[in-house]
Amino acid sequence: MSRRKDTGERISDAEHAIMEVLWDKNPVSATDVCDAICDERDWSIATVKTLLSRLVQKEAVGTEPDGRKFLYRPLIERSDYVGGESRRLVDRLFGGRAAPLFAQLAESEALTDDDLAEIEALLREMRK
Amino acid sequence: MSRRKDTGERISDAEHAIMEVLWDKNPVSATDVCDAICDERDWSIATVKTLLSRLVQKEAVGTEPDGRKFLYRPLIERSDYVGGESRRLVDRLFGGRAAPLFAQLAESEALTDDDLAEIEALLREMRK
DNA sequence: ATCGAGTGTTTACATGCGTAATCGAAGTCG
DNA sequence: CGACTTCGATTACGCATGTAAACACTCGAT
Repeated sequence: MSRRKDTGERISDAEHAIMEVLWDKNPVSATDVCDAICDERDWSIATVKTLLSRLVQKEAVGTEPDGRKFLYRPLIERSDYVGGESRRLVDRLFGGRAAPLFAQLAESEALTDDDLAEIEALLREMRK
Repeated sequence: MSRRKDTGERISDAEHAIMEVLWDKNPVSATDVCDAICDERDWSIATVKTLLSRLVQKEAVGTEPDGRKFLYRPLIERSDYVGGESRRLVDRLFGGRAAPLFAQLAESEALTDDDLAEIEALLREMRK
């Protein structure tokens, strides 16, 4: 599933933070977004507005009028974004092979016991 | 292992391409680097020089005089860089947990049979 | 001694990003 | 009706990046 509907437009780090909010609670106003992250990221409402417009330009976010204001909703799915970014990293750093990434994470102790258990479970799942 | 000796200076995409060359063949001149990638990336020697100086500024690359020219060598290890980038991605997109990344790769069919086999092997290794 | 080839250094410039202030239209309260 | 508040839209601005040309220096060949 999740066909590559990449608009080509890349989403920046700050923009991604906004996307996370939109993925979390779907149709929200700019103020809502600000309420959700302005504190955490120490942003002003102005910044949120700018980022939202850029995301709209990039067609990563859509708007629908709600009274006199707008409601924003993501136009791309989180799984698509996340999958794309993951693949990009694997391509760039590991020649497209996932195993070396896994090895790297293992070596740098980025894998908790829980992770290992889960991955084992997933492997068993897929083995079928 | 490999303690976070992050100089804070981030390495950009283009710069990373240069680093790959340096990691591949260790002490090389700017021209050598160009020979190695200028064609592939369609760069001019000037671009390579710029990127090299920026990397030197960022202390990711060191120089040693060789006759009238310089030889460049990486000051950071590939595994450190790769590990850092991997961790960044996992933190940013998967809340620091590696298992979801694995699941994502699996779901987006980015895992080949070979990958699975290798990962299984690694898991068995670690289990001990 | 001179001229050209090769090198590192400096300067350039468009685009993207982070961060925000300001502006203009449109309701809201008094 | 007029001041105040709210939004989205427009403009701003400095730093990073991609990409490279111009400059200065020096070695080797005429």
